[in-house]
Amino acid sequence: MKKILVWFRRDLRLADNPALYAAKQHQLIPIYIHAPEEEAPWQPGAASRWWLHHSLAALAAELKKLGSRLIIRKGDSAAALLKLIEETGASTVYCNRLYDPATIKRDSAIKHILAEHDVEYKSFAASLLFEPWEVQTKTATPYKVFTPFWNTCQKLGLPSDIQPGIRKLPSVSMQINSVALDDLQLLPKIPWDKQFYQHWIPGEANAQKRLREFIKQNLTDYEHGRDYPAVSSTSRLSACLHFGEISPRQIVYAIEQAKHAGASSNVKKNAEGFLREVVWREFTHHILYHFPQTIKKPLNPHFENFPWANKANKYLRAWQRGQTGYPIIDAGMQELWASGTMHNRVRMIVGSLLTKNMNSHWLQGAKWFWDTLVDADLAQNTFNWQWIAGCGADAAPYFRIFNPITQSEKFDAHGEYIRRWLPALRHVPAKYIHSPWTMSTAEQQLYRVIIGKDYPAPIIELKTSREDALLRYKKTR
DNA sequence: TGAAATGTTGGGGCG
DNA sequence: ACGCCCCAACATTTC
Repeated sequence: MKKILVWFRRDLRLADNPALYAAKQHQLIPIYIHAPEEEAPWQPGAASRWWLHHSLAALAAELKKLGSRLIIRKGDSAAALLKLIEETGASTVYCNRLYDPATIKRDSAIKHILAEHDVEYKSFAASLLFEPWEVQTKTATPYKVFTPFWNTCQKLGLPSDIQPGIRKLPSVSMQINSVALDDLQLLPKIPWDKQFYQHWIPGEANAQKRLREFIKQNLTDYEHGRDYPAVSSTSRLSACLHFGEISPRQIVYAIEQAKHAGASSNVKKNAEGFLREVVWREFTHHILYHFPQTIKKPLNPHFENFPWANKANKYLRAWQRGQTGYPIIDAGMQELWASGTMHNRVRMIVGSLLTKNMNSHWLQGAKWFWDTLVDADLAQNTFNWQWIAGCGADAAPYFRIFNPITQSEKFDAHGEYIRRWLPALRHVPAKYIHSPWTMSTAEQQLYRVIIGKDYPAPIIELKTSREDALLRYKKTR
């Protein structure tokens, strides 16, 4: 019987966890090593750390239920592994693969170090449906356009085979020390996270519950409903996926089941639409794996010398704080700040305003999202910011500039989402909610919001900033 | 997973 | 009844 260290990273689940499953017949010791600096410059942001703390707590509790124990260490991963090997006499390390540039580099170094110490290192595929190198064009090159990537994935067949759950695990000797979770200092010192508890319950159990609820309540209206931030029929599983509380295979499995059970063409259509979004996630990992430089530079080389106003953009702070004077923008930024997420439709609107109208470098937006989103994921964040800025793979065409007023009227017609996140506007009727500065002084008094005092006037003019953006983009073509 | 400008059509008011 | 204008509504083109 081998003694195996099962090294948890971003696979914080017990079900359908290949590394854990492969080790379960042996003497296994579940470990987590906290070494955020190894992911620099994209080490987890503040909101992600909040999630990570609670997700680790949940994992530790689940392991305990099965008779095991999570050993937490901190500091250099290689050193921590070697020390654990020395302490426990383990001969093997199992883990599930990560695909971003910093961890690929670290893990391959660790693989060599362990080999030098005669320790077996084995990695498994757990967080994607397809390995990034597995999906290829006919000429064996990576895809850069989504639709053909999607077609190929469908031809390959989205995998939905999942491993059965585990009922019992071997106990872990109390001789092995573990750092206390609190000592990782993942939670904020200033209690800005109070509202987070109303919005999220990190951990595997709740990820599964969320998936069931989504399928039951939202799937049949997904294609239409996902565009409306007030009602939102999105799955809200992105953070769970990022931390591996749920596997994409489990999602495909559950969706296929629903498809067969439902059988109506409506369920089929919406199920396919949702799976398409899951495959978008695959696509962003595919792109990051094959083009790791995109964490710094646009994929599209034409943007090498794009005149971004990247130094001290005068609008950036107002954008971050949700004080641009455009309600749909400010509501989104407020939702982000208060809850650690933002509805997908609104992410596109705020991203368009920042990169196009405000001419901010996409990295400025990427950095802010990185620190504030609970679902911050390097592949997704990088891809999506380059997408909206028009400089990435299969990107939004340069002329696609969202008008925050029009978008607001279309997708939050009654202003329900806006009022939820901007209490200053809660008495403003639908007629003015998308552009409150158009109210007369009397109306501002009537609806109890004085523009310029209780809520800002727009800080940027849409028409001219749009025209300026078009000129800049036209030149770079 | 746009928006704005420009073009076309058709109904109604009106001389 | 007819032509003309206006303009909303829709369609197409352009960025």
